[in-house]
Amino acid sequence: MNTGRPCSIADALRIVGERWALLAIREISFGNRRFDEIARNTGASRDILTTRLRSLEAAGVITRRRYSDRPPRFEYHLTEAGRDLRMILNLLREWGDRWLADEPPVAAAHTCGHPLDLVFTCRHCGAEVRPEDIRLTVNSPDWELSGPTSS
Amino acid sequence: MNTGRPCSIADALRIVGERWALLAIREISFGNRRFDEIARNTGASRDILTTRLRSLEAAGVITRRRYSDRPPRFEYHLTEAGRDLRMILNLLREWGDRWLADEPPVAAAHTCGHPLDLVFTCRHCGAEVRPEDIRLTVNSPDWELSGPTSS
DNA sequence: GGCACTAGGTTGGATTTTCCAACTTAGTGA
DNA sequence: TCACTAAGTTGGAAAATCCAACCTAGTGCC
Repeated sequence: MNTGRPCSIADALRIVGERWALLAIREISFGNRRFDEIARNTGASRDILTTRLRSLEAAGVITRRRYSDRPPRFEYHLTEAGRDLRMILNLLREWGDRWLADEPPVAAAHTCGHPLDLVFTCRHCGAEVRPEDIRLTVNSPDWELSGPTSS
Repeated sequence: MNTGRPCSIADALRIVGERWALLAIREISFGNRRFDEIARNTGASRDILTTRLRSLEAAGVITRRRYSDRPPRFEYHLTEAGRDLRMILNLLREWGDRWLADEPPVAAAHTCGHPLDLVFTCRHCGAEVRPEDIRLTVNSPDWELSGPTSS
């Protein structure tokens, strides 16, 4: 059995690299924190949703909070790690809007009033960052690369 | 059967919302364009990889190009839509580095020389964009929302 | 008290996917 | 002829998914 190259992308995908996991996170970030809401709005079947929520909780991406003791009722919240996934969801939406949708089902706008159009910039030099401006330096020796090590 | 809310995130995930699909895209973006390289470096089993590559091709994310006629040999390339996914992969790496890795297996740096630290800015107003600065406007009527419609 | 209803799951069973190793096909190079 | 490569394909077992129905503990209504 081959495990692939050591890579944080692969590690991240082991946790959130699945449809229902990310859609559950989307719902929670929308403020729909309860099991039934998440199930209804994602379309995930309830048993699968249970296992996803449990594994996201185990991974530290969400927490399960009791908001009523009698009867016992729970809601799910994003942890800091979970909140840190929201931009990825926004990028997925931008990508879907750009390449898939006939007409985007949801319009996203910046609070400045303009339609959302994200640019990536370097925190240090302030310049726009494009994928080809990113250089990867490998710490482990077993990387196989055909081209220049950018991303 | 419930299909969940109409959403470009869900639409995008139908195409790339799976571990092996995104890891294959990662490899191709690294310049490893051949079947055996992709299989080896992702760890995907060859049959699954075949179905993923076919469906990514059908979705217009990659193309399959013959680079040798005799014997027949192929390589995979990213389309523009595929290249447009690379930032998502970089964000996944940042997320994994931040929340998962004891020590990131790969260091990413901007060509300016500093370690990669991405900021999202609005193309129009130039300000930094945080998830809570994004307002969603729903076109379809069947959205269920508990909180303010941000993302 | 009896009934309907809610939230947050579980359960059973059929169907799909995945995983893995072995095999195939068409060709090259020694 | 023999070994080897690239790009898959195949078979069979194991795991995951999907779906509807069920369960449990409680509330509100009459």
